[in-house]
Amino acid sequence: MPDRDAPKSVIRRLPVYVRILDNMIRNDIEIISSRELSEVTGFTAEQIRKDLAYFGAFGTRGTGYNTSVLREKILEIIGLNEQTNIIVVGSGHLGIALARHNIRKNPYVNVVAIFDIDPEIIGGEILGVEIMPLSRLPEVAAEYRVKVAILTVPATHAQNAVEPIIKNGINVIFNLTTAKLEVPEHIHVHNVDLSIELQSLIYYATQEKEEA
Amino acid sequence: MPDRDAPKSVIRRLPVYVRILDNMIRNDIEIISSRELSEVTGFTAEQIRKDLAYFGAFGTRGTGYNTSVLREKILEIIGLNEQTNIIVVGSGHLGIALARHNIRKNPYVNVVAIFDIDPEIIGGEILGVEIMPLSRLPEVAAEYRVKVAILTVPATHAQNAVEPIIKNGINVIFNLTTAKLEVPEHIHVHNVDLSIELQSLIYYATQEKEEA
DNA sequence: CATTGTGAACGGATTCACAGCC
DNA sequence: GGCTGTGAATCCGTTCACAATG
Repeated sequence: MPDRDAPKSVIRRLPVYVRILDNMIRNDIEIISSRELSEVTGFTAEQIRKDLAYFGAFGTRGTGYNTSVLREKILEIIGLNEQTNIIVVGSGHLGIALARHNIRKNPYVNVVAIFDIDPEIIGGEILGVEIMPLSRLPEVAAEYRVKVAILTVPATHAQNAVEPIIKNGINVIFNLTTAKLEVPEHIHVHNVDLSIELQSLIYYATQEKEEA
Repeated sequence: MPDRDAPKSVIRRLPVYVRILDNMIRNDIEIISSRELSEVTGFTAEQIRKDLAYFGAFGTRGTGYNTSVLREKILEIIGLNEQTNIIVVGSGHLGIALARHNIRKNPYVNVVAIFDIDPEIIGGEILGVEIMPLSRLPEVAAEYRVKVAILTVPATHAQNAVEPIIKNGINVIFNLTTAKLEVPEHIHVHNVDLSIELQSLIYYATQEKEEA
C-alpha cells in the first residue's frame, strides 16, 4: 500500500502527526480537526489535509479525523505498525544518547544491539541492551532481520562501518557522522550533520551586527 | 553585507563548502572548480555556482575558485570569521556529545559553558568547560555575549529553559528537544528532532515487504 | 577553451479557493 | 454549518543552457 513515490516532505511530517495523536488518545480525545492539528504542529491545516489525503480519505467531512483511526492509518503507511528492529553502531555519547532515547521513549522501534570496537565497553550494556563488537553484526542482523542502523562512529571509521551494515541486509542508515558515505544505489542514507547545522545557524545570530 | 533574505537552503550548504575548503587548504590546493566541489559534496556544480554567486562573484572564469579567498568570503557571509560564543543547555549524553564535539572539532565556535540542574554534575567540567547551574546563565551570557544556545534538556524542561535563554540576549536556539518551543518573533529556533527523523526513516526500510 | 555567472525553464511543494459531504 | 478533499494558482528552489570572460 505505501506509495514509494510519496514526497519526502510528506513522509517527514507523518511521525509528527503520530506523536500528537498518541497524546490526544492518551487524553481520550477521539476527534481532531486539521485546524487543531495545525495549531499544535505549526503546519498549515491545508498542508495537513493534503498530506493525509495523499494516502486516502481518512477523515469525515464536517467532523474531522478520528484520532485512533488516523493514528493506525499513519502507522501503517510509515511501517510503524509493527516494531522495527534497529541497531546503533558507535557507542560514544551520541550513540548512547540515541540508544537510550529509543529504548525508553520510542515504542515503535526495538534497539536490539549496540556495536563498538572499544574492548573497554564491549560486553557492557545500555538499559539492558548489549554492547557488542562489530564482528557480531552479521549474526544479530540476521537473527533480528534488522533493517535500520543508526551510525554514530567517529567520521574516520564511518565508511568502514558501512560495509558490514549493508552486507547484512540493512538498507537504511541514519548517518550522524560528518562523513559522506559511499553506498550502493538501493541503500537509503539519511544524513544529519549536527556540526554543519550549528555552523549554518550562526548566520542567524549575526543579525544585530548588520542592523546596528 | 549578509543578505538576511538568503534562502535557507543556500545557508545550510555554506558550511559544507567551508569544510571542504578547509581540507583543500590543508592539502595546499589553491584552486578548485565548481565541478570538483560537486564531486566532493554531491551537490550539482550549477547549484554550487548559484549558491556562491548569490553573494557575489568570487571565482575566475576559466579557472575556478581560489580556495583561501572563497573560504574567507563564506566565513564572512555566515559570520564564522570570528569565533562565536555558544552555550550548551542540558548535560545529558546528547549535550555532552555536542559539547565535546564542538570544543574539540569545531574551530568556529567557542563553548563557554554547559548548564544543567543536576547537583551531582554541576561543578564538573567537560574538556575544560565548566558545568554550571542554570542560575548562572545570565552572568555568562552577558560576559561572553553569547548568541547561540544548544538545547538538549529533557522535553519536559525545554520551555522552562527557554525563558532564561531568550531573556539574556541569545537569539538563536538549536533545539534538539522533542518539544515545540514558544518563543517571540525575533528568536530563531532550529529544530532537529532525531526521534521523528528516525521514525520517518522506517518508511524507507519497509520497501522489501511490499515488493515480495 | 575551460569555467564562471545567470536568465529561463522546470518541477516539487505549499497555499488558495472552493466543491463535496456529513 | 463545518470540515474534509482537491484542482488551480503560486511560490521557491533546482536544473538547463548559454552568454560572458579570464
